[in-house]
Amino acid sequence: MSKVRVRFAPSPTGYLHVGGARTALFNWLFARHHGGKMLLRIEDTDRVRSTPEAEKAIFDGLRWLGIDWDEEPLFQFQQREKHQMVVEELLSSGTAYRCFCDPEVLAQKQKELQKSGSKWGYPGTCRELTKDQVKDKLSAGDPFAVRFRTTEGVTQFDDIVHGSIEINNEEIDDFILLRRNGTPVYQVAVVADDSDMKITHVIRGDDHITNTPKQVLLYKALGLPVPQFAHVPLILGADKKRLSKRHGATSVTEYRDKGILAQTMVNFLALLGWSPGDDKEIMSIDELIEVFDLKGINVAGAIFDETKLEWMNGQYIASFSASELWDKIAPVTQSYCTENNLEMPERSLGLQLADLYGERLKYLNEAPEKMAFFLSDPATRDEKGVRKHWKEDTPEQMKRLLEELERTEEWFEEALEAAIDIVAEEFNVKRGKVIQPVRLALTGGTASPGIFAVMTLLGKETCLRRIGHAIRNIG
RNA sequence: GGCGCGUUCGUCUAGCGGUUAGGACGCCGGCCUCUCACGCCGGUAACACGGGUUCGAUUCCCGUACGCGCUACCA
Repeated sequence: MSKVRVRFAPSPTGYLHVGGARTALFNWLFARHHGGKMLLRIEDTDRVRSTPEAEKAIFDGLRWLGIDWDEEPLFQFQQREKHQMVVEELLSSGTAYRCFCDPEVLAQKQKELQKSGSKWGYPGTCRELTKDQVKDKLSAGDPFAVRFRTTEGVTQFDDIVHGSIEINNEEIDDFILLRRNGTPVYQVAVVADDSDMKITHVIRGDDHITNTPKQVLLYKALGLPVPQFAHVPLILGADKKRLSKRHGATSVTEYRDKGILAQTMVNFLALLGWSPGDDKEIMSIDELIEVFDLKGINVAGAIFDETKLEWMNGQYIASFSASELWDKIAPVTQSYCTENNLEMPERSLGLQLADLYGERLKYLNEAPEKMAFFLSDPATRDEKGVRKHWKEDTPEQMKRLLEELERTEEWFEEALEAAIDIVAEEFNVKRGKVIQPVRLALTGGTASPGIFAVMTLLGKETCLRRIGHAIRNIG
């Protein structure tokens, strides 16, 4: 295969959502797999909707995911003159013609035709104007658009994902190339730019399938080589409708802000609509690059399943070492502490916390809340838990435990275990009966890491204080 | 409406003419256990429908239904 060159071509009209991110990812994986180039093109020809903020958001999203690009991004609007020249070329070769029809009249006709159920198509009014007629209108200053002269026949192209796709040219209207205001239309821009950028493989969303024949027609009319196409299925919302900003098209950075890891996102997105063909699920970026193949792309749309994303994120979090994890959760912990006026834990404590919570987190951002009782005495207590675990004889047991703990000099797990066992034995109950009230006292809740680890990290003074406080305040 | 593309467990998917239709998430049991989480074991659950082709169709072809997409002088 000749040098692979692919491109991701977003319009900067909003953030980078998961659909766009996946398209970018597929392009990137393909390029990296083949040692080719990944290019970026900003399709900013819609001057009204394009914003620099959106542009930045897209760059940020890509960078976060680790999707890098080669060469300088191309800004489509800056290519405008080239696009106009392409139209000129088409005009002089006769594959395009000037259309002097009034767009409003045309729109009116279209409306009528559609209402009556017949097929709409440009009636061809200006298709066969003679040179003189054109010259007259031109010198009269009549405004015009430029249309492509679609001829009879069938347009066919091979899609790597879908196989051969063909469409009867009757279905392709004499589409506009250049608007009355002189600006070239999208179809012209893509073809010209893809050609300029020497794109070998156009990997983009399914929604472009019906545009492709028009583009193929343009490539041929211009005598340009037609690139390979791979139309990837759309990512769907829970309602199976195309993901849009109205429903569920979440920005990738929103996931980042919730505490989804970039590698989770990449791994998950890669598996949405693509499969390596085996049962592998957790795959590193390098592995993905290694095995990625356009042939593995699915044909049907895929629903974005957040539950599985959560699971996968949990898997990655659990695979981290304590120091890796702490590095990831320290920032959120820091802001949590600042917000709540708490002291930020030292790294040494942080590492121990990370160790405790590695297998208990689905999102990075859950960390501060889950670890909150390590940062300050619990302000509230789980009422249901109290009712369930704080019985009449509990205060008595707790008082005994307090005594045992007070005399515990060496504050480490085994010693604490022994202390609790002594009390359990005295009252002839299972150790769990003693532990749950302790957990309530120490953490305010009914779920936490192992109680001995919690006590060890909390330290003697804090444990005694909280248990004492619970005895005095519960029941 | 027209055209295009699609349709395997609830979800993501494997399958590429002969399989007890496999895996993963979820869910439900169980084990582990001081709770939670992890882990482990087990279970639930799918080839949209109808015709062909074939000795044999989830797999190939054609219809139907349904879904999605496109149908702009947006991209």
